[in-house]
Amino acid sequence: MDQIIESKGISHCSVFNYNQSWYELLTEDEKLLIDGHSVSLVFKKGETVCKRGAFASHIYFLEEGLVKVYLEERNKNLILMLSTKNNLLGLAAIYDGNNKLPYTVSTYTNSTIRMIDIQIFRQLLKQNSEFSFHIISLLNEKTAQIYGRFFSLTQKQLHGRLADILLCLANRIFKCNTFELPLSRADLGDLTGMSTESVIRMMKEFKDDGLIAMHCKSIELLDVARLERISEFG
Amino acid sequence: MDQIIESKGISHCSVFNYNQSWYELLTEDEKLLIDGHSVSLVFKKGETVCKRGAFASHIYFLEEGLVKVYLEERNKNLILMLSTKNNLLGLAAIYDGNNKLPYTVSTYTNSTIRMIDIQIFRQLLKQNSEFSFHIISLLNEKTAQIYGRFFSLTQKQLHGRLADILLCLANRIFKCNTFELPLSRADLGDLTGMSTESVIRMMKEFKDDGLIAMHCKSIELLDVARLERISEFG
DNA sequence: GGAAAAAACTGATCTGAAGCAACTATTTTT
DNA sequence: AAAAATAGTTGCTTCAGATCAGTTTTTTCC
Repeated sequence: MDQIIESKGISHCSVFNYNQSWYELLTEDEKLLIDGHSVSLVFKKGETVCKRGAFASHIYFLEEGLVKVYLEERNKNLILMLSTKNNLLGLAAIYDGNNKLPYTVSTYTNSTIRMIDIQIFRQLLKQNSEFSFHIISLLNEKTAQIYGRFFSLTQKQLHGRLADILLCLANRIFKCNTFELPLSRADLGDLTGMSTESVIRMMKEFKDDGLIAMHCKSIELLDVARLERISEFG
Repeated sequence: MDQIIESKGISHCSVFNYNQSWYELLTEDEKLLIDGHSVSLVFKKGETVCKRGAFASHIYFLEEGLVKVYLEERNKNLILMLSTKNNLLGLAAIYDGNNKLPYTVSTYTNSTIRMIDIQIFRQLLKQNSEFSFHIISLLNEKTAQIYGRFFSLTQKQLHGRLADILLCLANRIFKCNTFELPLSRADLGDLTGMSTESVIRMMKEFKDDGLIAMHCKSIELLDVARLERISEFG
């Protein structure tokens, strides 16, 4: 599936969903260390998990839920990616000098997040190279996706960007062509770099063209092939 | 310096220039391994070093020169970053499954590039965790910069984006407020996500406003403070 | 050193998409 | 259950910035 998307051009998807577990690469001792230095917390819908610019104290493992990872400045928002369960967040804060968070994370739905002490995490990275190699893989996979979105948002126009995000939601997040959208139109705007009004207009256009069906928050992709063509030609 | 830029908001710079050497983190044996499995090649101005989509066979270490790292599709180009000497390129290709290059690299000036066998590099990452931790730092620093550019290109308008790139060129690449630009106006367009004509118009406007001076390829920043304000308010 | 090609520039036109204002529907609050 | 607040929708207007078509300057290379 990924292969197919990949071969068509620059991937544009905004969600990251890696299955293989980093946890399994740890030794028993190391697992205990993580267990002993982490707590699992429940965040309510709409809560902020961490803020850009703050010192990073934890690595976040999303056990359940749906969150957005984004940049905010003045009234401008840019959603970098969405994340579903089984993802590590906050990895980007790990670097030699200051480890400040480069983005804000907040929840769309009630979410369970395991907060792992960042010092412990760093220590494990420094002592277990299989583990750190795997983290490098993770980071690179995320980066490749960001590149795709970067291209999408800067080089495509509204049709293409909306098609991109709809395909992404169906393929990557909900893994189904029919889904109940927990994001507002304004969030879709932040995700596609367009105004809320344009999101609405474009969605209506897609609906009128028979590409999608929608009733309020529920969306169904009717013509995936055509959406992919729109995504490709921008 | 970086601290100052950081504290003002989302960093927008497009060049990466890490000083601390990854090489020094290797053992003598490992250094020999790298030396024995790499060659240094000279690329002429304008040559392509590697293409997006190709299987990654090497990690590139830019010993001398200036290159662009970019995405191309149809006639649309997006420059992800510029890189000056002492930088590693192609790290993003390292991940577990397929290690295809996610971007194209080509030179602006004659450049000397050490090509390191990627299998050896992977091996070292897997056996030397101090080294791989350092590479994680590098990747994260690059990623933070990409985020800043992502924000700049999607949320700011032409003035802000051009100011961003001019400041970046002066601070990060040439480390001087007067420099001879080896990029064409079209490249500046690919870097700022604007048309060549708009680059020209905007530069003229900056010149008329006394922000910069320019004669052909030579550019001087006259009012850095005001450029920074323009960068900030987009 | 001169022709050809590429890059730089200019002005005029066109359009995609944002912004605004008003209105409706849906939640949330009390 | 009514009131308030938030989210969704629509039509109209405006404008930033692309595109086009043409001219000038600079660079390349026989």
